[in-house]
Amino acid sequence: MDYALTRFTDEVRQAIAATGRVPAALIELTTPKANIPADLAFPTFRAAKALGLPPPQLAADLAAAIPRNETTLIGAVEASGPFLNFSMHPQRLASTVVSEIQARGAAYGHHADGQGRRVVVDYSAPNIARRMHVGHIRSTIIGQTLVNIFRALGYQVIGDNHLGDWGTQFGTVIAAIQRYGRPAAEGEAAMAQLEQLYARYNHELQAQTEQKEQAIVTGQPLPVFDPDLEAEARRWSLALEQGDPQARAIWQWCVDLTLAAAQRNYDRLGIVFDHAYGESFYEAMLPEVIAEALHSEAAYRDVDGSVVAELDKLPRFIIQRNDGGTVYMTRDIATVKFRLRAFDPAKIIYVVDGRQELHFRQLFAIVRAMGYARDVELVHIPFGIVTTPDGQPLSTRKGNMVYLESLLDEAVARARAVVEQKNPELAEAEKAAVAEAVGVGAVIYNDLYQDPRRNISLDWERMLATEGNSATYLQYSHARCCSILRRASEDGGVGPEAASLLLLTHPSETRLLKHLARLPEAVREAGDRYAPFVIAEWCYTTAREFGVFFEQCPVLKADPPALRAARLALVAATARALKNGLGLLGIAAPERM
RNA sequence: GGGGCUGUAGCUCAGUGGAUAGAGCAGCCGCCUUCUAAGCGGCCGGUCGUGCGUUCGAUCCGCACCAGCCCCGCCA
Repeated sequence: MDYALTRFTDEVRQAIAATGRVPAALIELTTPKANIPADLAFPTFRAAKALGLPPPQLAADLAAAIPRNETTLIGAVEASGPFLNFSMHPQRLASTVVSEIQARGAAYGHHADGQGRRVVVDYSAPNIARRMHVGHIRSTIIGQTLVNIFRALGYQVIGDNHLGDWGTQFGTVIAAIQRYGRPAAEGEAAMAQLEQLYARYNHELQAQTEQKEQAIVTGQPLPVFDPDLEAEARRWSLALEQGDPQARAIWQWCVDLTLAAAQRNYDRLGIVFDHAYGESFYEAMLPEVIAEALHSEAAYRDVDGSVVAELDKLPRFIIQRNDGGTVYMTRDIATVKFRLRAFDPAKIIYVVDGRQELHFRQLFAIVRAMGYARDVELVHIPFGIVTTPDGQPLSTRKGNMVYLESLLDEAVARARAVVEQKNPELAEAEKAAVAEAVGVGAVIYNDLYQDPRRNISLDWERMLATEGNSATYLQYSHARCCSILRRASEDGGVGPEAASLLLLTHPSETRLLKHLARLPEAVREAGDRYAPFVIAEWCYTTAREFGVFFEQCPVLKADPPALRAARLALVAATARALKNGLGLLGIAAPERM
């Protein structure tokens, strides 16, 4: 069954066609801007040109010729210069939209577009032996929202956390643990120690490298180190790749430690994966992948023994080092191969920062050249970096890095202070729950409210703004709806069931209803554009329209009782739809705050 | 040198071929004896980076240029 807005659009198209004056192919409809008092418009320019008429005349002729039909959602039809404007009939809209929301409930806004098709979303991808920091939060949050959106579109979505659990840096981690000892602490503190060991090892290694370089410059014999840290790291890297039990045991310890720490963040953010195959998972497939790359002539063996590819005028890249080792690209090719075989997806979506754009163009080119990915759409969703409020990049080296767990803690602590000030009478447990929802919601919204390609800043003032376009405002609007509904049920009185929705004719009621009708369209657009901010904007506009309605239309004191009931039904529908929208973004909707 | 992303109000952003380019924040002014003022209304604020082109019509499409950020084989 189609949603109200889809039906309205079809009805308008049919109404124009029914006049017999415009060929169906020339009926192109647009959504007018907000300052135009109409819901759908037919700009007649092209059709008028084809028919040899001035556009305003065609528009006027059509306005007179459109058949009236009381069973459709079409209300006023007016020519406005060269435009033919259609408005939805407020009362028929009211009963249709509110009934739809009541009937579909949590599934209002969902579609069946992706029925029977699968989508893989590759997101989060924390590095093992590292704490998650703000750099990981974007992939995690945007990725989960895309998972939610594509599920709402009816796809079977497989979320895969592509752990950074492999690669040459792991040799360094193991070598560092062997040299300095295993961290004694637990949880994130142990991770911090691991990072320090890694940095300390690299620092010492750097010193050795500089001595070697100096010797070369001055022509002196190369110094001999015991141990040679670079050789040690490479040896452990190789040992790990070859399945050495000792290397493997240390590696597994790091993986377990990292995942346990990450899980706490995932739980708070509502992140749920279907799989967490790390890069290591694909190790066994790599020789086969390299052989197939060579056999398909997507890649060739260079004179120095490395295997390289040069495709589609893209820069040359390596899939096997001249020492026989593999790289990230090799594992990514294997990952595509595995996913195609295991899931047969219609799309694979990579939520990875924009600096890796070239990498993905190369990856997509080589898997096509190898004949792997014939019927799958490969999509890279690039996103910008996280900066300080004055635009400085956050980095470990600069010492201004913010770690995910402390970011969430800080946001919740700040939210807690606001709750304490705004609503001191709440019970302790509820204060804590509201603070968690508001703080975490603010962090999530900061990542989703705009185009992912833009850089975002870690600006506490804006993130935890209690006004304007913020998660808090959206949550507050939902809580206000719930407050009205709660009071209504306490009063007894007329329940939403008895509502006569035809009474909802106030302009602010109609505006709110029209906007509620747009959620299904927003979900579809968000999926088409891989753009969670489309949902965020829908939520924001919903909150604003509700805010106006709240000021202008008393609900509990509305008279007659049937109007009160109708408004209660509208408030319930608003709460439901807003909660659905926030749910897609992964933002909690408390009933009180 | 090649390539990618971004450029819209003082700041942060929507606007992906149509009508008078919209929000929030900041600034100024109003509205709480009435459902949560974490709210609502008003004012102020824009050569849509620049120039050509395509089109009946361009912030939007094409080309060139300018500015900022990012990427360009043995890291991920």
